[in-house]
Amino acid sequence: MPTKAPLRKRRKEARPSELTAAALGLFVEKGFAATRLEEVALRAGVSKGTLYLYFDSKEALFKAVIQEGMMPVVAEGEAIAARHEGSATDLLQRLLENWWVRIGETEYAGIPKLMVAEARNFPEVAQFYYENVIRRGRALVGAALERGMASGEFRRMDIETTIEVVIAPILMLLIWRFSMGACQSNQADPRQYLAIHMDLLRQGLQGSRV
Amino acid sequence: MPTKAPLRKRRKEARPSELTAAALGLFVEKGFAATRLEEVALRAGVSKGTLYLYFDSKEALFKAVIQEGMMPVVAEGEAIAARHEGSATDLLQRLLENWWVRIGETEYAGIPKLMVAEARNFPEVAQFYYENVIRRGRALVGAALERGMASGEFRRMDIETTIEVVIAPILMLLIWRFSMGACQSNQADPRQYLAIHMDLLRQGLQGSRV
DNA sequence: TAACTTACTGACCGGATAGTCATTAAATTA
DNA sequence: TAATTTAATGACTATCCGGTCAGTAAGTTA
Repeated sequence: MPTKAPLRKRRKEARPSELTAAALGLFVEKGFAATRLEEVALRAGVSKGTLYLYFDSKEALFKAVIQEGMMPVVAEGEAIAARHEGSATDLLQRLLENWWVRIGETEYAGIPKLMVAEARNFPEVAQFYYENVIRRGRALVGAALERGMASGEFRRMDIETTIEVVIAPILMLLIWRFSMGACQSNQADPRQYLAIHMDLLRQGLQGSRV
Repeated sequence: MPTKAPLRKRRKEARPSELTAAALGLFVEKGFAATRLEEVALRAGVSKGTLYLYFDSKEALFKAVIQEGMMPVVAEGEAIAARHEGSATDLLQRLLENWWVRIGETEYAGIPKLMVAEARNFPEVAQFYYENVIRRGRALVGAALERGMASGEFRRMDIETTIEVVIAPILMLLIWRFSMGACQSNQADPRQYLAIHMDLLRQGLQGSRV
């Protein structure tokens, strides 16, 4: 007959990523404040005490989740921009596609809404996210816009502000899905949403000489 | 000499709105979950017990705040649309202007972020907000877009999806201000942001025949 | 296989807070 | 002004959860 005793394994290497994975899921489901560390530990198959062996505090765990999930994707976007040679519109399209495939269609999709929801109550984490994700993401879009304006492909507009207008619909799509999304029966198709956004942008940004 | 005894006044009529006003401020500052009812009561100049004379629960107070703050503005937008006679672009511009003056520049500006942050943990309130604010707001924009497409002023696009792309930057502007906004030293100027958004939209939506 | 190291456990502590209720006193009525 | 009604109070309860730490046992070394 099977023993009920919960056999205790020592797996020092695997624990941290198992814990951040469990935390990601719960943070996205319930938010940071509403997630109990006991539940994170349970989902990762360890006790709460073990969690504290690997992370100093709940906030440190949060930071680790952000770091592990988002920063590699930003770096990838930077690589795409660095080796791109086509039009600025194409570059914007590629960056968007990468974002969508690496974030929008994965379990990390919930992080933007998580950050928006918790930023005020955890300013240190917000600052970290801003410096390492948002700032760099905005810089990517800004560089693409500047390239397009320099070549005449786009008309001249204020760069900083245009960056925000370009990014906003993409962020809102994810924020929406993880907040009010449950209220709507028929969710809009993300692919169509992104296509329309790019289409509006293409015509909206278009330089007059084209 | 002045007595320190906190004189107790009976003001049955004034209490509810004073309490919702205090709650609005605190909810926007700290979020729903992180706001203590004791503090709401203190700010309204009463005790916590008094708060429970007027609202059954913390959630009921939340709902009252939403109802009092947002629904009148939606109704006003509906009135604007009903009596509008100019172009569809003009109508969009007017709706945007009304939203900005009645929400964006007031203390209610924090509500969209508040709803996004709390929707998942308070589905009943989220549902209420969706039915009474979002649904009606979207319908307004949808009607303006349809009018423009019917007249040839706008090219034909999927209405539901376009609504979202049109609204997203406006919501993000407020959501940003009340979340990550503190991380950025130089906030973008909202008026310029809205102007660029409308400008991109005007050219992006433009029908080919114009 | 005995001694040792350390990953892991879970009972526990302290502080916080939503909601309750017996009591107090302001206003009203007789 | 005495009796009555009810707005307002604040101490209290029950619960929840982040973080701690003394103890346990898995794995390693000699």
